[in-house]
Amino acid sequence: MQASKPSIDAVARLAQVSTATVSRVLNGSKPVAEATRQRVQAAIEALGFWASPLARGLSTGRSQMLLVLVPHMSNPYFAEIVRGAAAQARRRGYTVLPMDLEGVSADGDAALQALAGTLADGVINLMPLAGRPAWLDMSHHRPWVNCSEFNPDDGVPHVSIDHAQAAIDAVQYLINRGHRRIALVNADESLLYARQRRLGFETALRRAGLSVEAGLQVRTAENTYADGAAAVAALISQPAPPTAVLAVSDTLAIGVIKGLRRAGLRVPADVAVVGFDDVPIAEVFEPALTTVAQPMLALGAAAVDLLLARLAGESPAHQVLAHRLVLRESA
Amino acid sequence: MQASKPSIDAVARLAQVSTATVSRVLNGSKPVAEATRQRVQAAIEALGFWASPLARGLSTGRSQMLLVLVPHMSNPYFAEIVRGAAAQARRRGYTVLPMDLEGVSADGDAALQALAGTLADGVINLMPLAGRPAWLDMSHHRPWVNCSEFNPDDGVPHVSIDHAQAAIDAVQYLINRGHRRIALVNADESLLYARQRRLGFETALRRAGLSVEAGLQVRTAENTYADGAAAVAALISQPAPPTAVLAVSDTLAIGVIKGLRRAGLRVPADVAVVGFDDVPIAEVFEPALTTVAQPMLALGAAAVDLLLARLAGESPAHQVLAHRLVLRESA
DNA sequence: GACCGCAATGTAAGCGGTTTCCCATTTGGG
DNA sequence: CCCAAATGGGAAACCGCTTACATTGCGGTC
Repeated sequence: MQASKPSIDAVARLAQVSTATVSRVLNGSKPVAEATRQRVQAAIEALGFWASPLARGLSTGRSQMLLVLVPHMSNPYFAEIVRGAAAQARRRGYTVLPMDLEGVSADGDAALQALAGTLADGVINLMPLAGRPAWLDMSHHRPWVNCSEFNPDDGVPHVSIDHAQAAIDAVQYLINRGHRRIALVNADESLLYARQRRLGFETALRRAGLSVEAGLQVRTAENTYADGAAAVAALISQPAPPTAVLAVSDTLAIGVIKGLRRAGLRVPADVAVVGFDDVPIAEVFEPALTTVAQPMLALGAAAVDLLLARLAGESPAHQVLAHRLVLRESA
Repeated sequence: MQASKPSIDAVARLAQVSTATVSRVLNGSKPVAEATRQRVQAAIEALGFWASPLARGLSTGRSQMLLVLVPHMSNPYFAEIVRGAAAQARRRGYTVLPMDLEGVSADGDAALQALAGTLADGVINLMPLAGRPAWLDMSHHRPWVNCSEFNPDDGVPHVSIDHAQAAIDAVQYLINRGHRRIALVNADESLLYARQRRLGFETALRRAGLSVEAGLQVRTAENTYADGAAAVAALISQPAPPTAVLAVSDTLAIGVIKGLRRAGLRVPADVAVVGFDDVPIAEVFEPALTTVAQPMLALGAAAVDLLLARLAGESPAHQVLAHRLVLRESA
């Protein structure tokens, strides 16, 4: 029952070869005579042997694993990115370790540091950069890339959409539909995407000759339905309330819709709402969300490719993936 | 820039002690004189040293990591369980490695086998047991536990709710509200919970003197909005259509609601709908879902405790957590 | 028939920690 | 004071693999 895991020595002994030979048939690192190979294979199967990733990793210096730093696992936006990354990694012979850093000060987390330090060959960071652990910047860190969030100045490769342009497209659409008073329900502006989307938002307004009013912008503390709903109060108490609102996530958008309804307003008849991301619930919610779709699966996959390129010694460029305005019922 | 990671030898040399001593201050495995400890600590910080989990794991035979086999990472039900497990594991000094097995034949996945085999100290399985990889049953596997899904006969400890009773409670509630024709939108019955909930469903009907009609049961292939919506067709084409439906997940329930609406029926006025799980969207969707809440976070945490108990050599019993019928608008 | 080259395999040195002995000091007790 | 016990710390084996280097055996050359 609790027989200990067979080691490579056991296999070698059974097949009457050296451990070196076993290792060779395992990895095909050097040719092995066909007869020998078969003998070894037979032994491997007889014993149910598989190599320890620990020992192999220690010996080779690479673990074929990629760590993914996830701010919040049950946020479907991140979950989808992780899925995309996992699938792509698997295709390339790697395994992804997603780590939910919710409520963890990444800075002091020893386990995390250790994993990123030697367990993983590289790191894909989805965390807001403000919370980026200091040790990631140490001289002997693993290569890493940013996905979604990034800092344009730090030279770390990243993959993301063009947040500013995405916001422009959304606002442009609302303007085309005749809206003149458009509000922005944004996230905390310590997040780059929040700053960029506000920039896009304001750019689009100006281009249309509309004024930018501080009263029509609200920043939420968290990306939750509740915060989205709460943002509505500030908006409708304005002397001239908005007829449309752009929320920087579908979660916030749904919250906003809830808030508007509670205030007796109809969506989209009284107020149009546009979200961001296009998570699965967006098309099912009623009204179905008009939203700026991000290619989450592709973002995850691209992040993996970028990281593997870095591991291969290349200096890959940033990658900007296309967003897409998905028109549904809410606007 | 690419200075190689400092090893324990470097620390030992700098602090003028042996690696053994460094190891001791690292783990507190043996007392070390205060003066020495400080010298070593200083060296550790000066070098930015941290121990390699690979080397440590190889040496000690334990990695302080727990593998979680996840059927589908972006299903919020699983995501929440993973969150609960991650938080609890962290409290106990462990790290959780969630692995998205979507579209992977776990059976043949070498990486997975290796991870479960030696990288992780134990395995928490959320996968349907029909798809359980054969190697998990090998004589030298790691200890594992099931969470949510389980097989009552295989002797593997598990944590879950009482699915049958949960279904009984839901149906009972509908009966109390005057419903007599109640439908079940179930999952594939290769899943234990699906069988158990059907059992509960039928038990509740019989207890109330109602007949069990095959025409009021439909099994969906996948846990998606689309499949939920598709299930409606079969139901409303019955000679005597149901006035209430119990769906075995919130996802299916929302799909059912969509399907009913498309057919021109109102929820809950024409048909009441009860879901299962109480994922975050349940209370936000309109109508807000009446649903059987599962304590996802607690399930994850309990699974960790169960596994750690096994690792400690105990033989912990199964654990049945409480469900809770959450009354909202859809029924 | 001695010699060379190459293919197949073995030997053993790491990889970076932990841990078991074991030795050298102190310390405390009689 | 002397001896035993306790304490602190070092040497080296070991965890399970990979791989550089060494060795062997064989066919072919001259």
